Amino acid sequence: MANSTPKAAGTGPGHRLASTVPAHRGVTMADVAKAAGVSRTAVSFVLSNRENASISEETKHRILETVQALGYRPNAGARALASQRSDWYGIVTEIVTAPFAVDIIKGAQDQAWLDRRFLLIAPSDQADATGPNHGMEDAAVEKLLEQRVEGLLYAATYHRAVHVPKSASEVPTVLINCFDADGKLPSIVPDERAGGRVAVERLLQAGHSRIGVINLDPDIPAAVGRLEGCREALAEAGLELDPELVVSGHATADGGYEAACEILDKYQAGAGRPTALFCLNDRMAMGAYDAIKERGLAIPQDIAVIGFDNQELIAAYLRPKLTTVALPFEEMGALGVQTLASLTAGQPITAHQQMVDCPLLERYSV
Amino acid sequence: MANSTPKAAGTGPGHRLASTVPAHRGVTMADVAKAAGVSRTAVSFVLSNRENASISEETKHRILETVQALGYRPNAGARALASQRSDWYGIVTEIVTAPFAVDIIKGAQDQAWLDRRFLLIAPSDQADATGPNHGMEDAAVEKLLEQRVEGLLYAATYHRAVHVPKSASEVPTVLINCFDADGKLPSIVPDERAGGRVAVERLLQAGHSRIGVINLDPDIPAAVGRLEGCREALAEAGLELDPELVVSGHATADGGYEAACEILDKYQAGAGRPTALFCLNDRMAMGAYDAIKERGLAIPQDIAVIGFDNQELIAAYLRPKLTTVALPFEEMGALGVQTLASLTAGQPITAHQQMVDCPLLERYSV
DNA sequence: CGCTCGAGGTAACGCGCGTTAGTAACTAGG
DNA sequence: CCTAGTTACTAACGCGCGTTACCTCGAGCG
Repeated sequence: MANSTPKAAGTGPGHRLASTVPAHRGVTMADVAKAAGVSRTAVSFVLSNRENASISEETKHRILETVQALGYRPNAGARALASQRSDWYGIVTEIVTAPFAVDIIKGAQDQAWLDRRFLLIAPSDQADATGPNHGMEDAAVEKLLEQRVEGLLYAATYHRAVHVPKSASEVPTVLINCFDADGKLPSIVPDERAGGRVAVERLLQAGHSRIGVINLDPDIPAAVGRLEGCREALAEAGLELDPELVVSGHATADGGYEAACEILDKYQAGAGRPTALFCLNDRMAMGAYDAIKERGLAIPQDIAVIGFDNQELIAAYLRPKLTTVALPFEEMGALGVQTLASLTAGQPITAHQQMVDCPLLERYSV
Repeated sequence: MANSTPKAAGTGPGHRLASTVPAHRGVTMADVAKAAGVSRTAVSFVLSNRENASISEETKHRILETVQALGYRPNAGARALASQRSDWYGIVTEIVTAPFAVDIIKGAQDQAWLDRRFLLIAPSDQADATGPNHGMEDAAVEKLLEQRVEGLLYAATYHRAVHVPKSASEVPTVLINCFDADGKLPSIVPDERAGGRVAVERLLQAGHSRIGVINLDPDIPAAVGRLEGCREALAEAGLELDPELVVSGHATADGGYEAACEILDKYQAGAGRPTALFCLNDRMAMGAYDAIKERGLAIPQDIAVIGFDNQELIAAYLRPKLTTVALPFEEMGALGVQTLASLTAGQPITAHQQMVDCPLLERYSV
């Protein structure tokens, strides 16, 4: 045979924990070939379903049976090495456990699975008390590149501008729920404006014309977009947003509570008090619920509430369940993978920045 | 000083042809060797820091500089192929996006990162309406084995017995937050009993002696353990659990609301009505809050509430914030990886089933 | 009868790396 | 001068696979 020294491992096995190797270890294509009485090439051809290779039906059948019998399992690493393609994408995201990142990952994961690709998930920063830990983020990208990922996804937990490690540029990269300050990389973001619009349209449709807004930090993209959409919807109905009715608060339940108190206590019922509250996120809506209930008011009879984000644990468990606008995390994740697939295939992408719709989720608070 | 790569040298500045092929593509150890005027073996020895290999300090230095200059990055796949170890663990878990699974993944991820290992995450079943999709689960394990993971983690979203795909046995496997019916595989589960105990001890310590319990489905391990712990704590205080005060409900906010109503309306204040509620999960506590508030009672002044699970979005945002017992998901994930590391290293593991403490999280509802 | 052609394969190279078994030069000891 | 023992390396094999170039054999054809 070609291997003039098949016993090269003369030192013998067992130098390191070889004892515990699973029985399966070592069923290779060569084993299959020998057992089936054909060449390794033939096995490879059959398994990769080559068109122009001529293998008789009978041989093919025999090979496939042998594969089954021996329990052969291809070695993805070896295949990647030989074929120069890994079928892996990497995704790096701050704090893997953040409630939102998860849904992005899920969307991406599922889409990748459909495309028969693997998603390597790397934590970026650990969110030390000191703030983002960019050293770790760079290391994560580095590690992913060592795995020879064919593309990178970079996801943020809230919509904002980010700074992407520069080694990421060595491979196609798509940003999800964020965009890079330089505007170089393709990105996928929620259509905040349309989301704000649909929320307020819903309130208008329910007959509300005086709407209070519990705002986020006014500088972040989410607040800017949602508020803009809100204004648009009002404008179309011939209304204007009363600045008196817009209160910013800390993006928590407590912040929402305080903001709601401020709005509610500013006016008497019927004398300018809003009949609906648009809370720019669900956590604040949660606090607003308390403020409203404390005042003996009923949702939605006395005051309607609409949220944003669709944080399941909140929106679906508040009483009454919260009508809210959902952030399309899974869709963005899936679209990210699709975009990456186009890029790695060398196809042009449709748009530099893709916006994904934020659907309204009707529940019972309007 | 660690960031000593400002030059990105070699290719020269502004020479980025990033548009087509990543410039990096194809810098191999052989390239480094040639550029440094040494053999590939020498490079390998230096990079893997071999003890017994003798390379002069000067040569070593030159090699390392060349590595930097060329931007060499090891190819993890090739390394795995040659060294027969991948440094990968696989984790399969139902519904990656489930709020709990995430924390397990995070714990495992972080620990794996510390151990310089990679975690390949595979979705198991898609939770179709038809129930668990075991076909997909098997496929996931299969895919992971193709990647030659050295070990498998199998995580469930809630503590229960599971059925593990049999191909998983080809490689060391550790179960997290679940256990296999056959009792063959090592597992890591929360110590529900101790958790129930600590919760009730806290209530007793606050002076409550008549405690209502909002129970889960009485058959699941969580309910069994937590209730047992509850009884133990009461017994130590010379008390007994009044069966009248134990009400099972659906594991949702609505279920908790109804159960709380039942308990609260059964007695008059002071005439047997409990002064504290032990809710076996936070979602039900959320419903209980509403029931209590509806009756004009204050938490914790009139009625103390303690939960279980520490679902951040609920417990930390309820008003008042909920005192609860945390499920140690991250710890279990980390411990899973550690256990796996022992197993793959051939070391014996300490115990077949490891129980992890559920710490009490003091907030303001007791 | 000589030639081509296609069907049904196989030998052999290389992917990038870890690793073992050398080799060459230069002491140190006898 | 001869051997043994360093130090500083290098040649070459094999990991499991994709892939290209070849090879053999029988049928068809002018």
